[in-house]
Amino acid sequence: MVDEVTEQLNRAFAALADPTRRDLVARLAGADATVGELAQPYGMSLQAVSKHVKVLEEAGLVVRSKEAQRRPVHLDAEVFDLMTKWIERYRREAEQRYQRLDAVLDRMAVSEGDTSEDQTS
Amino acid sequence: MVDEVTEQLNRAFAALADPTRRDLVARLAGADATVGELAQPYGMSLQAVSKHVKVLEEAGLVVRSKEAQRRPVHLDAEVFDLMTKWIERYRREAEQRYQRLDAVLDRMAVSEGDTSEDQTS
DNA sequence: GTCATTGTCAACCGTCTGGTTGATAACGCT
DNA sequence: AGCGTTATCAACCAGACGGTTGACAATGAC
Repeated sequence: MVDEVTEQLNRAFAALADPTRRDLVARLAGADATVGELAQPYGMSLQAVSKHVKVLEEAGLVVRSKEAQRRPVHLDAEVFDLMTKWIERYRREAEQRYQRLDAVLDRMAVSEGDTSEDQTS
Repeated sequence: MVDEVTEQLNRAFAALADPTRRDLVARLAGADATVGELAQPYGMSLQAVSKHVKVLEEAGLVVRSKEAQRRPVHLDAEVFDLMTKWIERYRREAEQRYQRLDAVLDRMAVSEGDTSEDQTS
């Protein structure tokens, strides 16, 4: 295995990059639904929606429970955690760095007359 | 315009679906860097990395300031907010619904002796 | 001016993606 | 058993994606 979390994130971000799939997620957040119900509002074949659901499923964002010939689709929020944690981590780092930059600029303002060029960092 | 936020999210999620680009973001969270510096660790041409940076830029995740012939790349955390807000909204909805389901199951457990089959919901 | 450095642009290539249509499977109903 | 409903599978297609190589633009250094 190359890295399970990496592949999970690949699939999850890719899944949510499609607006139709984000809309599916949005609707499934409100209530479970069958593929047929989900397909209703879009000008798109049932097969296309079925494929979208499959992508969401492989990304772990959704589970399908087999119930007769219907397969109600249910949103599984767990992978969302993984995504928000990844995003938040780097957002926070970047913000902290931004604030450190502010501090540096403040210090530079104090020792303003320093025109030597030897700090390459 | 079809919907600016939608397109923004399309680009942002798609950008982060690639592990190389997530790694770029991770490194840029620590410090700004030039395309050349960024390209170092990967077994990949400079042009390929340049393309990745371009994708990140068009997703609004990164800005490039022109400074001589170098173009230091800087992480812009703002779009991250949009993504986390989107994710968190539906995660929360789904969780609330999950808890309502629990409540329903509790009520069903109370009226347990009811063996009539007519509630189809 | 000439040269080295840094990076982008353009064309190409194989693969993945998002859609289509047609056939088929699985189940409930009568 | 036969039919209708629900959904998946398979083949196909156009376009996007991630990489390559080669040419070129822009700037700093000599």
